[in-house]
Amino acid sequence: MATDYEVPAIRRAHQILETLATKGTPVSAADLGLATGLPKSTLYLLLESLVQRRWIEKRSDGYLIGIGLYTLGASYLRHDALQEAFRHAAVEFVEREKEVLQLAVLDGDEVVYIAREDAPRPVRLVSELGSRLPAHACALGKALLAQLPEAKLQQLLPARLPAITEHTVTDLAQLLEQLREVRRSGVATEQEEVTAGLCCFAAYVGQTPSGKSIAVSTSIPVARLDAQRRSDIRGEIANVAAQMKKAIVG
Amino acid sequence: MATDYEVPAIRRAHQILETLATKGTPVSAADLGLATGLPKSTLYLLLESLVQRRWIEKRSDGYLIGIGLYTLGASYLRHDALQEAFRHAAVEFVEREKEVLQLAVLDGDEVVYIAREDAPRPVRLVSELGSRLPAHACALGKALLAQLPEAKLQQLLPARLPAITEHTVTDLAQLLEQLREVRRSGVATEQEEVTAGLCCFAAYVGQTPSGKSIAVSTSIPVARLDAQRRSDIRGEIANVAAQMKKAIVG
DNA sequence: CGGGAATTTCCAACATATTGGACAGTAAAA
DNA sequence: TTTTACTGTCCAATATGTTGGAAATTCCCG
Repeated sequence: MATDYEVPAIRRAHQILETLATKGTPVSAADLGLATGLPKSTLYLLLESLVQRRWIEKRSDGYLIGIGLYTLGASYLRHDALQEAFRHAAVEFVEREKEVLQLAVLDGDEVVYIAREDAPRPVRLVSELGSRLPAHACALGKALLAQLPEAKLQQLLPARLPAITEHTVTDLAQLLEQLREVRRSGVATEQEEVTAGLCCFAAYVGQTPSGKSIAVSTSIPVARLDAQRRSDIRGEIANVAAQMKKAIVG
Repeated sequence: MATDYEVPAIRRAHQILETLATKGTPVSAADLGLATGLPKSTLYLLLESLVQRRWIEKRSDGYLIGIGLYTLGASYLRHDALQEAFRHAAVEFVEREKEVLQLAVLDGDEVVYIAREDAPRPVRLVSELGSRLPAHACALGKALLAQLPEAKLQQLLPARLPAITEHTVTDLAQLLEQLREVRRSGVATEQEEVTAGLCCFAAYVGQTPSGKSIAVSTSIPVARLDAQRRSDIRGEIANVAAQMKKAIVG
């Protein structure tokens, strides 16, 4: 920890992979050069190495994230038998409410989705597995942030939070107030702060043995919500979280 | 392609990550040293770099694959809108047969699972997402291998294939004969060649725009199968594959 | 509390990875 | 055909990554 030295090749590789992952579509070597600022010679050497490892794949129209990286990354999901515990806890909820249920982990000031149980008629708008969202904007993030001490929050989040939609909370003080409310009620909410027409409810699950901070949430079109159902959902999401908690702590 | 040179840091990082991914549980720095043969100094430098990138995570009892690698790798799933197409094609089958449906891609002589639609009562024995299986042993693998020219197969596979269970086909000639049959019927089968008590049916889907060779399969406990149902399943799996093919080709 | 083993940090000498730029091949546009 | 733009390859100088070993730190059990 004393040194902030980094193996340069790793940094360079990371730049390339991040560019490819963000883009999602094939990226040409020339564009990668522009995006990363790497010299051509270095770039081709690295690309060749990454292709050999299957971390990336080469197509006629550019480079893509490869199956090797997928395989390695997927190992993350096997920690703590989370998938199994989640599915077990989720099935009943989805059955009854016919709405999607998601599992996510906190990474810094972002939330990463790591499991999902789809409803019979999936909502097109929910986030894909592995995708990230700013924690301050979504219900999951609020549920997770609410577990951190305020001091930590102060250093993690800037005073002015980036907006995603016009409803996103952008004022830190206001967010902190919401988090206090989350702590009181045990359930975090968000309405159209990420996606227009979508409302989310989330509850904190706990820390897994391997140290991940996780929470569950559901995303429901506002059109399918009234006061009564909101209240029901809040209760149920808290239940699911409690059930999962029981399953994952040794 | 002229050079088989590799950026050394990438190779070293790969060794570490592969070790962690294979193990699945925290691995100590000392064990990583043993497993990879890397000098202590090098190892710690690399670990530090990987931790900074979130490719790995450090716990009190060792290192684990990190969320950053998961995020990067998950991008692989977004190619070709495969998840969506798969779910769409799978739902009906699962609904009717109450059995699991899986999607996989061929990587060399291995099959990698990339999507799954679970049955209401999930079979505990099916492979997890991101996991690999030798292609020659499973139905998915046979469906995929059957699409390759024999010359390619000869160079891809050794004459004696490794056995997983006592039923695994270990003789290349015998496998090639099976593959011919797969080409004729359009459906590949495997019974207890991977897991005792489990029988699989698979059908080739096609090449995605980004060049992946994919197939779908179902895994069913032999206890739930009779001659009639086997025949039904074969027809349905072929249907699912055909439906997916329609969806993914531009 | 110690003492001994395991873990982690640090550094300078050395080995080697990186890179600019020249060059070649290819495909589509002029 | 020439032009343009992009994709790769190659090489030698040198900037820089790597490593053995010593030292510091942490951990754990008697």
